[in-house]
Amino acid sequence: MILIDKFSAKPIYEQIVEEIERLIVGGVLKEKDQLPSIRELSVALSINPNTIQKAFTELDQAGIIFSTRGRGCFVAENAKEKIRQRMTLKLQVLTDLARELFCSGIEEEVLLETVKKACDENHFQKG
Amino acid sequence: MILIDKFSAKPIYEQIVEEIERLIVGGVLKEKDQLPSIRELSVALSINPNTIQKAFTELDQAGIIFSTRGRGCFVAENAKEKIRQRMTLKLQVLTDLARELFCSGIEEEVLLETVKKACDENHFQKG
Amino acid sequence: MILIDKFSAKPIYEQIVEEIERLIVGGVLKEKDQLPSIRELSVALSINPNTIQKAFTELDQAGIIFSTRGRGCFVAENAKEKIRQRMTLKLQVLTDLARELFCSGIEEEVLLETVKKACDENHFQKG
Amino acid sequence: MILIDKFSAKPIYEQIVEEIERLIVGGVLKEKDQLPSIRELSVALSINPNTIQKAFTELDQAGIIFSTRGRGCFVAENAKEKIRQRMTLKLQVLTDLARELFCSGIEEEVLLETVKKACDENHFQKG
DNA sequence: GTGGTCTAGACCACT
DNA sequence: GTGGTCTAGACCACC
Repeated sequence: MILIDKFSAKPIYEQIVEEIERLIVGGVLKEKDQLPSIRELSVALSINPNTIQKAFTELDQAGIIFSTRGRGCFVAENAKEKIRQRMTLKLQVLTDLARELFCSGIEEEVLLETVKKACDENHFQKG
Repeated sequence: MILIDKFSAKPIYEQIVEEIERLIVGGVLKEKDQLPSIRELSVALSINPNTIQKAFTELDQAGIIFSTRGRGCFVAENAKEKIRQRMTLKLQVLTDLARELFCSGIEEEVLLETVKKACDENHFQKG
Repeated sequence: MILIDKFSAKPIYEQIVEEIERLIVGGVLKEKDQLPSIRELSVALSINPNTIQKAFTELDQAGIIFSTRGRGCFVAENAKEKIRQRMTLKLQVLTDLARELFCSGIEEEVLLETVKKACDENHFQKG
Repeated sequence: MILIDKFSAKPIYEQIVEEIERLIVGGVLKEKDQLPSIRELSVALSINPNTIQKAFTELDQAGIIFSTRGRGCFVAENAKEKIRQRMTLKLQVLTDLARELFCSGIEEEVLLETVKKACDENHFQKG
């Protein structure tokens, strides 16, 4: 269910965070569902437990999951809402990137077309 | 002419690269124009010469400027074209970011609107 | 009679300890009264027997209950007094927390008001 | 300037966070001031760099400091305000603790007196 | 020199 | 079994 590219420039722990967010947004993981244990994921993905731990800690601090010692990790109540809030922050990154590209000579139409294509490729995932 | 934000998350050498690209695209620096020397920039911006060097090396490798030992650095002949090529590569980053945001529940319209706004804010800079 | 929040950050065994203390202080459980058996509680609360055991052990060591092999656990003679003693220890925790908040810029009035409100909300429970 | 008790029940990284917050609130560290480097602190406190890193990461995520690779860590612009916000969250902990103590038979007056004493002991630190 | 990521392995508290 | 903290040591990107 969780796919990690160990050679990506994106840190592994960040990929894990995003994969779990994706599973929650996609409805695969629902509120109060228990997540796979850190050790379990660690084995399944052949990734060091500390790295999984780091990802879970970030999700916990963001209020997307909550962890309890001895019991496990669970999807928090307003997880989807929290994820959307975090994403809204990332819109600023999109703004910055678009501005840079535009200022460097890429036409607005090209940018809009690029975004549209990115969305359409994944349209099936949203419904 | 070159503005650097030392507190930005973006690496300084990358900011320098982008600033110079901006000056070339904007026509301030034309083909075969000489760039300010590394020492000069280093003092003017109070930035470590190695950092400037790294930026120049990147521009050189991309074929946007060329360096001649002892005489300095100059804008390459097809600089603008080369810059556009590099930008096209960055479109892939835009694609990835847009896809992630879309998959996490941000509507396509919001994304397009964000890009459009980013472009319009800088419209005057392009003409 | 005993309510446990399995999703609370507070360890379950600690919740059990506090719930039993509450029942004793509130007079529901009187001196020499027999406590429900570990197995019984385990089933009723769907909690691991080891966890109940741990809570009982703690109460036993504090002299609040006493266990007799084969017959069960009973409220000790000076249970209420012992509970008050334990609580006094927790006042140190209150001191530390208050000090930290105060040193970080929260006004003394705000702290006092917070404590007062916490007490008043539960006033009915005390009488 | 930073004091750590390695035998405290409170995690080391959390102590570091609180010590730095204290230095900022106390005015010893001002906005945009550079913090001691991770390795430096690591040596000075004989604590593993990863532990310092964890503390800094938490402060960074909370917007109290910002870290940039190769340059160092700096106090963020609204650091004091951010710290106060975090403290306000901790008032909930105070509420919970006060309620528990009150429900277990500690008189409201004793609680208020305890808080007052904790504040007065540190009064000089605030002015 | 700086911070950031990752691995490996130990130990602890909780269920 | 679960999660949480800490150490040690490696490697990378940036200045």
